[in-house]
Amino acid sequence: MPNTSAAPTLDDVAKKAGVSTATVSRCLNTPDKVVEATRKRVMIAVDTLGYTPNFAARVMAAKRTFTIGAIIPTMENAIFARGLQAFQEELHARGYTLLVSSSAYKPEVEKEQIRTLVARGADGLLLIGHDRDPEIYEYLDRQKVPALVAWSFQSDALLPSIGFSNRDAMRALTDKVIALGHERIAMISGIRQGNDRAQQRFAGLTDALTARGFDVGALNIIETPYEIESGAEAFKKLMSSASKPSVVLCGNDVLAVGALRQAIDMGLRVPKDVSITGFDDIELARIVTPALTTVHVPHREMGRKAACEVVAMVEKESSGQSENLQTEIKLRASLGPPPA
Amino acid sequence: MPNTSAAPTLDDVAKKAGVSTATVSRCLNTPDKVVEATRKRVMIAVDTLGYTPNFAARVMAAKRTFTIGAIIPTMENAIFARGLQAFQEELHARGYTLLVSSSAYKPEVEKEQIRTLVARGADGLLLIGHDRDPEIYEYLDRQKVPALVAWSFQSDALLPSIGFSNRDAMRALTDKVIALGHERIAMISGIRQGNDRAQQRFAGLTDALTARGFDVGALNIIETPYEIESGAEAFKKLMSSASKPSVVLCGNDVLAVGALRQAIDMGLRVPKDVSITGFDDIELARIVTPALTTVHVPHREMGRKAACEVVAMVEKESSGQSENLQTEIKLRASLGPPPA
DNA sequence: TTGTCGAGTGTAAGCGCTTACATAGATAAT
DNA sequence: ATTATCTATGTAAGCGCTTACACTCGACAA
Repeated sequence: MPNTSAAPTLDDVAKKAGVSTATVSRCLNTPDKVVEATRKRVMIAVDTLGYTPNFAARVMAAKRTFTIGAIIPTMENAIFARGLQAFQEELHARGYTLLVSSSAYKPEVEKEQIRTLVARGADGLLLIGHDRDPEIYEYLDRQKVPALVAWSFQSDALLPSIGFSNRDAMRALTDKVIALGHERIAMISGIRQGNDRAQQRFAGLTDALTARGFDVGALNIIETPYEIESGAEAFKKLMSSASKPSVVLCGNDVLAVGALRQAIDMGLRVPKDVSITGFDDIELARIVTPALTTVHVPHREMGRKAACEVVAMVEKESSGQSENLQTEIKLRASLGPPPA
Repeated sequence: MPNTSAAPTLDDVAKKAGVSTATVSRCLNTPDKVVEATRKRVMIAVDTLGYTPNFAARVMAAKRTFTIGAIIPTMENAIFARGLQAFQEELHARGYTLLVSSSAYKPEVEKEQIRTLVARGADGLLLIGHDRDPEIYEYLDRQKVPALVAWSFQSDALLPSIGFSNRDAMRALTDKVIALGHERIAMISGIRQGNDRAQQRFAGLTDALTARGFDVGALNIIETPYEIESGAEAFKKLMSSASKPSVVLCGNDVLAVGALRQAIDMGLRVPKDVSITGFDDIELARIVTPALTTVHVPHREMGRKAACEVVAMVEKESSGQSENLQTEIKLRASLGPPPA
């Protein structure tokens, strides 16, 4: 009895066209291996039946999904949105689909997501940052799923990366700050545990400080989640400490915007009374008043290149080419000389 | 020969634990059907082997994907991010995975995305808004894929919806504006074509106007894409028109932020010279100076409830329960009385 | 004529799971 | 003691596709 109520299968098409399932499959995947007349007959059967190949069955048999998985720390703020959008566009142009999930900056969640994506047959993975349980790398290796890291460049890491040096960028920014005459420097950092971007940004700051002979031990630093509210609170705390800073460097724009907001609420003039800087150059940075001095990251370029590289790793079984992209310091109104 | 190089399969686990594949499967899917001792033995085998079930195989055998697809207009700004995050979290808690794609506010793109997601075996779909080609509804019906609408509530629509009344909310906001004494009212709307949220927000505005005896025909309205730049440009145009408005109601916060930015750049004081309002209450609304008067939408609640409902539709084959969530007007500094 | 070859097609073996059904042993009911 | 009833587990049949391999047949060379 022909399959009527459910979705038509390859078999139904084959019967209708009077050929074998193999021929139908070939018509769909490698049309040039089938002679014109047959192909036409098959295509008519496909159309009249309204046949759509079953994705899961195809995946099982072909062992390819044309799917790339990406796990980002969060969708909630715009930090990753632009890069991911570019990543997706490039992937789409190459016939791949993107599967996104977010880990909320939680290593265990990320671990689980990685497993889920691999189980779903992701042909390759995009991960953010290098710092994670080595077990994960073993797992990826065992499963033979190529993975690429973005938003962080590290030449000696286990996984290839398309990113930038968070450390160098932060150091350069700090140098600028110091050059303006600031001496009472504080930082609001993201949680560094399990987050190499945060670690590296902090390291860049201390690099600069050390190079100029500052006492790093005396540095006032608050570690807090990447949220506007947290940034605001941290700023409040910093400004009520004994050695009020003349500048607060923030781990990212989200924290900086929170700090800025709080400064305004406290009646402080930025940058006259206190300077604030961010990192990432998300849209927000230009919207706030005063506009945020920050580090511009080439998000779109990074996303696009990462897509190219992941696909290369999947298709050519290349082990992956790392690339260090250039960041740029965007000097805007939120940074000025220290108060006299 | 045991399977060594490739990823471990159910079979490998079964052999290792000395049970049948059926038992392993049961341990994973219905643990209570397996006796404690056996389950423990199996779980150890799973762990030592680092076994992860193969998604495609599971889908094929079970005819379920445990995947919900969502198509949102855009990832680029934060409008949908929070709701989607909550949606994803709830889905995850219930063992489902979320597949997201964005349509860039283009109906044809959305149509194609829907087909793609269905072909990939999405068990259910989340769509934004009600206004789309009826053909799509027929298709969904034929394929027997349940779909739910969010970000818009309409009791008489073809699809159930978890959302709020864009019309009522906008009307309430407009009432407040009028109550403050504003008479020269303008609007910057998103593109209404194919976007019922935009249509309803506009309708809410005219409702209020009509009720107070305003001449709706004379209303100055500009329709433009939901982007900061567009909002800025539209605002510029409005302020250079003959009848300069005393208040500009924007279709969403993104447009409003653009308008606000432009106002400041033009040297206008908000709300002293002109008032501006938004819609959505995204984070941005509280960050800008002055903070934006806007309509608060319970994004997280909406996302969470939508997830529950979609899952119910999928699992219980319920036809879907609509829910109208309450919005709330957030009065902030950007709205004041008209200039004297 | 015979043999070779290649193009076009068919056959059938999986891919890794779930699950209906079969089976065995234990327990309860008669 | 016997039978009915459960419970825990095993057996094996697919799910819908791809693809290695086998086969057929006409073109062409020897």
